[in-house]
Amino acid sequence: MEQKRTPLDADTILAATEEILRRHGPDKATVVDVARALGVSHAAVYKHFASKQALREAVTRRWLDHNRDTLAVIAADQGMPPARRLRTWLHAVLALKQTKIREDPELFAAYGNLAAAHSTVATDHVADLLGQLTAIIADGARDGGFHTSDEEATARAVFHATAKFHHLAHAAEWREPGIDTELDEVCTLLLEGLQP
Amino acid sequence: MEQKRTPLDADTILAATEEILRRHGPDKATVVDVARALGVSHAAVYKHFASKQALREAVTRRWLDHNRDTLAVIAADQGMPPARRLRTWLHAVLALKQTKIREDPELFAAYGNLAAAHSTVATDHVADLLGQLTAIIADGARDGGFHTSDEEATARAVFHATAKFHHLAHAAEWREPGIDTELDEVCTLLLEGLQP
DNA sequence: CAAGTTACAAGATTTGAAATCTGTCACCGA
DNA sequence: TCGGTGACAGATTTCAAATCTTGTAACTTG
Repeated sequence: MEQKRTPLDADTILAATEEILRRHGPDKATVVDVARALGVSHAAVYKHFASKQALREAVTRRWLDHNRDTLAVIAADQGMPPARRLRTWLHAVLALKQTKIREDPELFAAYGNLAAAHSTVATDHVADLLGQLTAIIADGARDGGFHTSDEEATARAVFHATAKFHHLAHAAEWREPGIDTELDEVCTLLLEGLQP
Repeated sequence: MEQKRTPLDADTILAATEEILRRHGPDKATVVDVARALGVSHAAVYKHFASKQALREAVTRRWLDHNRDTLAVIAADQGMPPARRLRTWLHAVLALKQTKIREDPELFAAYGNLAAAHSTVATDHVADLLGQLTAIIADGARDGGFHTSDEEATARAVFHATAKFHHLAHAAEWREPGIDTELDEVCTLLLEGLQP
């Protein structure tokens, strides 16, 4: 007779969802697909996630949280002067997304859909990044490397000025080979503007 | 009997195409629609324009050329110091697009489609704008208001740093009320970076 | 009662045939 | 020969019917 499989917890469902997303892409992946892969009825999935949207947000949040933690290490690295840290951090933001696009295009597309739908997963992530940027700028203001009257406003300005290198709308341009040089040029210009 | 209408020159066709685009939007507007509006067969339109794509490019080019000329006046205005001119010019670029989106959303969408398809109409326009930006920066470098070792590279950096305020991918964000303030903040940061 | 099931309504998506559109042709008239 | 025509093939779009998906509910079981 049927033996009970794994107890089916949220993490198991998330892993299966990632796999289905990778295989079918965000437009074709269904909750029924996920349930079938787990050998359960799709209603069982709804016991753990309120909606398909919630399931996708949970998958995306895992990746974004991982990114946030990776970047936080750079943002808090006191061994690097804030100017270099800012440059390194901005390059890392770009590099993380470039890697995901290359290695996991379907999952990245799912993230893009959420952002386009103004999901809080995306807006919260932006808030996280802005916080890290503010911390770097505050460090620079404290040690005299940067001049600024309002750290948050300056962080916002730097974030907006580098939109081309982190905003999803520009993802297609990140394939172009000159993109890193372009970011470098913008960084240099911005860092000169931040000098006291 | 049928009297000959207007001689049907390229400009007449372009005007009719604009009208059809405005009415139906870029996804539904057809060459047959344009011909019908002019009272001719659609083959007649193909005597003047090689393809539907060419027709749309011609319509869009008229608007972009008008924009270019408007902006050129600002870029060349020697009565304004380059720093203020740069800020004014960047605001004007944004304002022109905001106005078009508001007053002619379908025509703006047609422009967006061409840009997404990497039409030369779009890339040429970017080259025009970069040229104007380079001219402003060169003026500033000459009169000592700006410091730069490579005017073109600096112009590119400024252009990339303000992508959020002119790149079509961000058009949806231009409705937000804070957008002008955000551009101001970025301008201020960039102008400090350009100071000698 | 937590975790699962089957059954089902409402709505979205796919499908496939019919209609329309694009681009080209040979031809026409001034 | 320039500017126009109707007819045409192949690609694209449309639209209604069929199917699949989502989300809920009433029910089962350890």
